[in-house]
Amino acid sequence: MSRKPCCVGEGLKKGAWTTEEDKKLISYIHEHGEGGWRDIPQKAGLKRCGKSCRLRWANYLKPDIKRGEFSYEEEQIIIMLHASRGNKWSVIARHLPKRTDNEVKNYWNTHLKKRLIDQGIDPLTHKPLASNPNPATPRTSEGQDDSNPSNLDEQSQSGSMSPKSLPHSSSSCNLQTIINSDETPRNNGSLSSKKCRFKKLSCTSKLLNKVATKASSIGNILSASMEGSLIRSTTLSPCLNDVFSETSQFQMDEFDPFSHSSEQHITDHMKEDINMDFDLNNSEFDFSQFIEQFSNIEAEEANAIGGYNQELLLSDVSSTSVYEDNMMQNITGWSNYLVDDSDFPYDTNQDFDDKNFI
DNA sequence: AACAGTCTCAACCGCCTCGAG
DNA sequence: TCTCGAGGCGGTTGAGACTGT
Repeated sequence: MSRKPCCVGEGLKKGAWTTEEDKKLISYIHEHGEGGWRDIPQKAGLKRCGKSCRLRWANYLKPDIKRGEFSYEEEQIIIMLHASRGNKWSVIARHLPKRTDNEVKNYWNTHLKKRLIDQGIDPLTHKPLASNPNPATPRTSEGQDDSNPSNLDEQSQSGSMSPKSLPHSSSSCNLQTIINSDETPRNNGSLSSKKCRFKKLSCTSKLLNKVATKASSIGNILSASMEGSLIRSTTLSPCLNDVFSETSQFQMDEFDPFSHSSEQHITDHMKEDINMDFDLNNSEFDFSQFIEQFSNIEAEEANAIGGYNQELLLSDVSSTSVYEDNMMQNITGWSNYLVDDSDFPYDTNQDFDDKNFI
């Protein structure tokens, strides 16, 4: 049983929009607002189908759409979120102010996907390709590949920290439980569901505290080690993301600093919990600041909870050298370390509840 | 200058979800 | 509970721009 197309034949125009058509659509929407797309073409005097009008408006004409080059931080966010969510372009776009899902999708397909492949990373799994002909090389802060053939030669010599030497991970914790909580119905407004949601948020925050703290610490060390930073490496992000963004994605999805709609939600449930002081109306949002705060504040809270000793971790990590050349192995190991079951303060086999936390 | 191959991205297509009746 | 339509979403297409020969 197939649905009838929303617009069939009827002399409707297709293809590129003309300036005149754009003007008509903008003028109509300014006057009458969005919505009722089916009727808009007729009322606005356009020979287009409503769906086409909606897409044209949403992806191109809307006044608060940012176009052009993606910043490095935006790229990192796309890669991070794609690693954990896959091709959920609308979800990814929600974390990029003024970017549309279509633009994010296009940018991924035309730029980021190719770059990851060039770096020997599977853009689907965000893991090193099986036949990795070109070991991942981090992009420099200037946005250019910093390929250095000599690194390849050194790679075999620099493996001072193989994954085996890293803290062993049993990695059986079911992070998917948290992740899937994001998949709850949108109209989740009942009292009980709100209570449930709050509990999940609280638990997620605590979990995130832990992971963010570790990620932050590791990032600092890697920064010193490779003259970069945690988020300045496209080779680092995908792997580390397997853990970091999985655990943070629920909170990222719930806490959208760029969405007015989520502002109320933050006020109600999350401000005390994560204590992030973002300017929700700031159109020139600083992604670096976002990520930095995201890690640092969570780290502070983790310490406040008392279930985790950052200094101990730092001493552990500092005692081990991290080389750029064997980074893939290192990061894989650290990723495992991040979800080491033995360090988790709750029973992952049970439903999330505060009582499961130490 | 002309042509072919490649890249980019706006736009389209078809399916899915959700709310209204 | 079912049907229907609007809107949302992800995959795909193709026209135009760009690049190499």
